Amino acid sequence: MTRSDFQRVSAQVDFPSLEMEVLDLWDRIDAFHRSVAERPLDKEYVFYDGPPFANGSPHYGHLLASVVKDVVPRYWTMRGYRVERRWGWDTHGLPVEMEVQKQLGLSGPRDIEEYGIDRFIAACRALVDETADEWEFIVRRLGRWVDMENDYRTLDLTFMESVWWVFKQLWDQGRIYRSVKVLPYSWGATTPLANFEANLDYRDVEDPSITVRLLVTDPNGPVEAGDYLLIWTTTPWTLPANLAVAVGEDITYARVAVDGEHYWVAESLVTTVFDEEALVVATGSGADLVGVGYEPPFDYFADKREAGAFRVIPSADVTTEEGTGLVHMAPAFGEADFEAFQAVGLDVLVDPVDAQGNFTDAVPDVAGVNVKEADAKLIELLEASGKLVKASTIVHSYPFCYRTGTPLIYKAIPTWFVDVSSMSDRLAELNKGIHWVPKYVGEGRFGNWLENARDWAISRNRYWGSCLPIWECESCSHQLCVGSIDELERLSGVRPDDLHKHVVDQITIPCPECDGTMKRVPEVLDCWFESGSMPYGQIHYPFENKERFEATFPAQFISEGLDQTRGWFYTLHVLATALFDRPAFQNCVVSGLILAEDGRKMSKSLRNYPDPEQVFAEFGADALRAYLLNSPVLRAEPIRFSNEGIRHVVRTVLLPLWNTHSFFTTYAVADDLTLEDLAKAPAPQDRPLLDRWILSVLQSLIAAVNEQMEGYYLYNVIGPVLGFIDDLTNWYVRRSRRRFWTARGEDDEDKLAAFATLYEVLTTFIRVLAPVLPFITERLYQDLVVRPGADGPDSVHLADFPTADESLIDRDLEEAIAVVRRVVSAGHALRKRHSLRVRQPLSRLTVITHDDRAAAAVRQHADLIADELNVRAVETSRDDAGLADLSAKADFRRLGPRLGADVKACAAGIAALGNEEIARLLAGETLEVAGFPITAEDVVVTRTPREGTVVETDGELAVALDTRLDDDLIAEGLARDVVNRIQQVRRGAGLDVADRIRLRWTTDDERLRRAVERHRDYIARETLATEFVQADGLEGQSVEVDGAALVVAVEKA
RNA sequence: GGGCCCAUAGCUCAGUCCGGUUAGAGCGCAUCCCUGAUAAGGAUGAGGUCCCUGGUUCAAGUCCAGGUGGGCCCA
Repeated sequence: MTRSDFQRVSAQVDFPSLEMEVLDLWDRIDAFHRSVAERPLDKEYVFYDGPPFANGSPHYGHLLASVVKDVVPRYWTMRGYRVERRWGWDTHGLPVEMEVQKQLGLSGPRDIEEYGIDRFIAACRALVDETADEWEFIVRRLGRWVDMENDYRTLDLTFMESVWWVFKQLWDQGRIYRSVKVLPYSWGATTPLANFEANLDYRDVEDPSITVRLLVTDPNGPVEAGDYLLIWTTTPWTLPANLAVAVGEDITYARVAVDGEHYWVAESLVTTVFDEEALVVATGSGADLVGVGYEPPFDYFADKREAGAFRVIPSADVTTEEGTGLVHMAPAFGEADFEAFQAVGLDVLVDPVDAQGNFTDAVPDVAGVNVKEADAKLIELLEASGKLVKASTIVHSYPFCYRTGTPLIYKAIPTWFVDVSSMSDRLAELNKGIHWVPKYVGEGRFGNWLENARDWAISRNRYWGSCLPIWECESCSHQLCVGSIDELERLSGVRPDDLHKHVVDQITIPCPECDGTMKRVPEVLDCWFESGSMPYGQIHYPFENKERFEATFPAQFISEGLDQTRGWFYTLHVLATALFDRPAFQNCVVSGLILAEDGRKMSKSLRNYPDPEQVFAEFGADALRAYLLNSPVLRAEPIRFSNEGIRHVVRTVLLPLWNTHSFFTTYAVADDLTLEDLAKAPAPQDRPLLDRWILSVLQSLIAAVNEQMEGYYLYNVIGPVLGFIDDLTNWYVRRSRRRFWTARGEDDEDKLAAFATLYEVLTTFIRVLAPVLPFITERLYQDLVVRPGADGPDSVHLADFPTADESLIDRDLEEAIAVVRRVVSAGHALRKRHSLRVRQPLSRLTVITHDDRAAAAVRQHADLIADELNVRAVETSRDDAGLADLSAKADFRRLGPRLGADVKACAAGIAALGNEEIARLLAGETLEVAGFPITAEDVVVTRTPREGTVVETDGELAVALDTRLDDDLIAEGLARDVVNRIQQVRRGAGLDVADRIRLRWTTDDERLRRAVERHRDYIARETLATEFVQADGLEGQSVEVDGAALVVAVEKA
């Protein structure tokens, strides 16, 4: 039984099951709750959770967001801050309504109102509740610590009341107004649709394609009275609402003479529009045509001429790709039309179509007729009036209502807006105080958007959402805005316990201006309005938590995907600017899009990506987290998600770390090492060089990681960590291995220094990694640090994040070891190139360099190099002694600025220098090259091995091996081979690393026999043989050593 | 159509802010080493019109302009 304080940990590991155990541990010790509660109340770090939609399953985009939203708060928690993390649910919105409609078989507002708005809203609420469990499972499995009990939901009464308060602030500022917006509209469902809904069902259909001539009544520029403007449309039903004709100001138009009449069309379309030979008699730019008045296709709204209708206006959207280059404008039925009117300040609009898609009495010829069915009659009328020039049909792609299958039209819908454009300067100004990662998102994408901010359409003609708190008088149209439940009760006498549509629509208010009744306007709020209100809504500000809010606004950190630039980031910023003249967040990490491995979007139907649960089961959450962090996705660029990438993280980060852990515990147990022993180790500055080196490298890493984390450059964290793992495993542990298995009493101080160093490195390193890899670090922490009854935190996540201890950083030492590793690498290359196996000792290695610091480093660490490369002596020399050729190249960085254009001639001269001249430069002489004085500083010298020498070069370094062998060296080489073979036999016999053996051997090869006898003590020591007997005629295992046969028999002592 | 971003080895990506003449890493591939971390580890090697065109400069993967292809958001 070991008396060590450590338990041996197997090198084999199953990360997913390790993680499940850690999850249970966290539950057991209430780790998350305590990680918040144990930090001081007066040192808060504020994080806002961007609410995900509460319907639908979590996908990798959510997982990515969750990783970022976990790593950063964990980091700041360990830095000593109190970081509350409240989960947010975005519960309202169209996607939920659509899902419920599908489940209930309802196809739009008419159905919903028949079904009952109260029942519909209840169904939406039920759906939202359903999805919570799935989220909870996956968020927990990912290791994200977030408080889902103390969550906030946009459907909560308190949240909705705060939304009203926010709205009322804007109302009182005069920022809310009602106008119209042209939206895709389904007369089948009698509702406007969202843009993405309008894209759901495009069909190829045959529609009319007509060209109409409009008589010019008010000439201008080259356009004469009596000329005709030619327009083209595929929607004749919009012609009664025509109010203008648009031209492109930079487009050239032609006046074409046909049959004695004159027509205006875009010059480039003349041959397309007129089949016969057309005669162009004049041209003019679009700008020349602006202002021309004309006779409208129908005269139903002739009175609108006084308001500025029936004139040619400019529009940037006009193209000459189809039609005539003159575009018929019906602002009620086209978004571009409407905007063109706004752009020229033309405030006139007619909409003779009712909610069912039928013409109103305003157009008596087709009153009551559906717009699409009215086309034929309208074309007839045009023909009768002589305005129709051409009529045919066209097959094109046209949107249909994905619910009712009726054609969609665009239609002006009364809509509520927030005036944002007037505050765009302030938005841009405040944005400058926000730290965006990556920077360009804030400056470019977001900044540009703010500078051209347009007014925000905030109303939706739907049901499941916060209601606009505006009441309007049925008789005098007086409006008032309600900012709280109290206020509503005061005004109406009713105190609702729910603010959803089915409740508040029943509440009326007596009009203060007349004796009429005020009713709430029917719209609900865009759910982005609620997202942007979350800083206030989540704590029911200002009705509660006034002080709390002031202490925690704005957030220090938020994070979402790039698609939120114009979503959540924007609405948070607009509302905070309008309400508080401050940004809502100080640091924002923006992530990119996760694509499938094939570079396409992840798609359920294509099945081109692995199920998250499978990834957790195969690799675990730590691997997924590190993979995502180390990818371009945190620079807001797209990532191609691949299992290979995750596997790579397991191999380069998790396994080496685990192997080191296993290595430490294996030898700690073998040595009966206790924490008391570790306390007796020499102080760090008194330890051997290698220990001081890795401790220095560790502190440098800590400094680097803190710098990156403080700047929110998460993508720069894994890189340095990988470098450290390489230093630790491939140099420190490998070079120190023997020190760990020194027997007690032999060199206790050195051994304890090694154990203590590795222990300190591991226990510090896991704290550096804890925010990124919360599971494996916790497991190591439990194994290495937590002891029953001991002081200190009982989870790594309750511990403090390390800060760099400058006193342990020795940059000279780090540089020296870097030189050593270069020399060793060159030495290995040399052995390989000349087939000199490492087990064969050589007498001497010479490092040739003129760099005194490098030479000093080599001399200082000669033992290390000698051992690593298995040479008896390591020397340095400044003398190339015919081993290598020197060549020099101009150092352009120095010479370029000094010589300017002459640098070329000088560089050529330098390149032509010979060995002898370069040697003189290196010796300190100044040479004149192409008329310029040149010193060793001005050139870069490289060495090339000369033919026939055993030399390897690395820039200005050269490494030479003396390859002469004598009997002594050969015998030692054989002895090392023998050790190697016996170790293989030991392993084959399944012996443990610490088992002692009885060893018998024999060989017929005289040379080998002598070598073994000569080095018997060494071989016995290396193989832990307590008996070492030559036994002639031995029946054992035969192994091959340098061509000879050695027979050995091994048994456990 | 507009804004932003991306394009470097067979693949995934650094390097571009701040220009310097031999452009790096990992994966994969090939050859080999080690064997007291071993279902691990390591070394070496092959592999590049730095998307194209033009410009600035003594010097461009890097800066500028224009294009091509792709992505995201908006229309």
